[in-house]
Amino acid sequence: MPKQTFFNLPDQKQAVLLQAAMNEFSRVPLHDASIANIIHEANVARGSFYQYFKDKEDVFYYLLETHAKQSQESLLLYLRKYDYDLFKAIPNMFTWMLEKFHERTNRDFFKQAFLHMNVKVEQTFSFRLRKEELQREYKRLIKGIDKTPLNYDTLEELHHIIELVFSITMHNVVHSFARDLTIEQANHRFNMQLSLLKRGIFKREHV
Amino acid sequence: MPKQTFFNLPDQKQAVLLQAAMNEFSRVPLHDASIANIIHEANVARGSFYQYFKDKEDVFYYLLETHAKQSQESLLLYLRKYDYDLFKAIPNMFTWMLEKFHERTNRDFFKQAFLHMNVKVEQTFSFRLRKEELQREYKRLIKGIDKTPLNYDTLEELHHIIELVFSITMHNVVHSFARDLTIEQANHRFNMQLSLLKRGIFKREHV
DNA sequence: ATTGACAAGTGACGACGTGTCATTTATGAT
DNA sequence: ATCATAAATGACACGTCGTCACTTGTCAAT
Repeated sequence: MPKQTFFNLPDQKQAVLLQAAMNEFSRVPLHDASIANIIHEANVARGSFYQYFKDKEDVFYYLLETHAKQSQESLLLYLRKYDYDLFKAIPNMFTWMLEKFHERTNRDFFKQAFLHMNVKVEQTFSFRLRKEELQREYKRLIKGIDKTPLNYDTLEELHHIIELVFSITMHNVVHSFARDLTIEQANHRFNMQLSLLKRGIFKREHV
Repeated sequence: MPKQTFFNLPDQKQAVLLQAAMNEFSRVPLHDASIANIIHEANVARGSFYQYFKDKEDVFYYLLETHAKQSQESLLLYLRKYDYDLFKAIPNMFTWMLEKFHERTNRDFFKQAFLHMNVKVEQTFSFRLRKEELQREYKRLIKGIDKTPLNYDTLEELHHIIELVFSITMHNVVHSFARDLTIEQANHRFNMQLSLLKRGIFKREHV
């Protein structure tokens, strides 16, 4: 999280800083990004950068979290729209994410982020976080969704169902960048995998 | 891939170099690893390192590939043992990997590798590679496995089934490190997710 | 045993990157 | 107008990377 000093800045200057960071993170992966480039483009001194952020990870994950939150909100939106049917909401969220991530201004940033994804990046995008705030979100999700179509016995199995769905979703987002898929191709893949998951990959008599 | 110069070295010296690299990569993630530490421990000059390897990524992925190949071989082994039943072989491979990755001498190395995993690390461990050699392996796998229990119509669906299985496998390996699970806990999680995938997460009448 | 050609080994060096800190400048309350 | 506090600054110490001109080792041919 950026320091208070950053949030005290006039909005205009905040925006310039974030845009400069975004540009740099769009150019190269996080570890190769250079603070020198960011401060040069934003026209601030090196020392100032460290007044605002702990380091480059700080501003990177701040940018990422902003987008992650929007993705989660889009899920909640679609859930409400489709009577809490998770499997109607999820493909809609997936498309929403793809469209957002592939926008001209975002594309390279997300490409760098996802192709050099690590556990922390993944968790930023997932509901499964230790932070109490998101734990609450997760519990609300579990409580809210329509469970009638789901095939599970224990609560533990339900958790695993959710985890499977989200992990397949993220995997497909990453894949869309790794293989440079069009939104249509990515949707096709994702829906196929989701329907395989729904109906099961084993014939009835073999389970 | 290391340069020929490296392979011309006496085995002893190769081993010392690789061990030094392994130690450094066990200490910190790839990007923070320092060549200085490696050459210091291995007692070679800086210039020598660059005679042997293109850069630190070179030696890192060489180490990783060595282990990845062994994992793939263990899968083939179990396939043969269980009459090419993929779903008997896969959980065995999973346990085999866990045991190997959690060995004292390997644990930290794999932890760093998996917690800072990117697409390249993942692909190193997956059959889905562009390299012809492994494409061949993948085709042999597709051809070899017993498909009688599997519930699919098109070849495309079969590919997705395989992809789902491998992606869930890798996800669980990473998870075992991210959450510091015991081998038993990780096996439990994995088997549960696999059986959910097999039988499907939707009730029959809702698919 | 000597030569000579090629392969391997070396470490100093330039370029660049990070995070800090003493100092300067701005701000806002009294 | 004064002063305390917050913000801004850029030079600096330290570390890392990859290169290159040079030295050392190896081995086949004479």
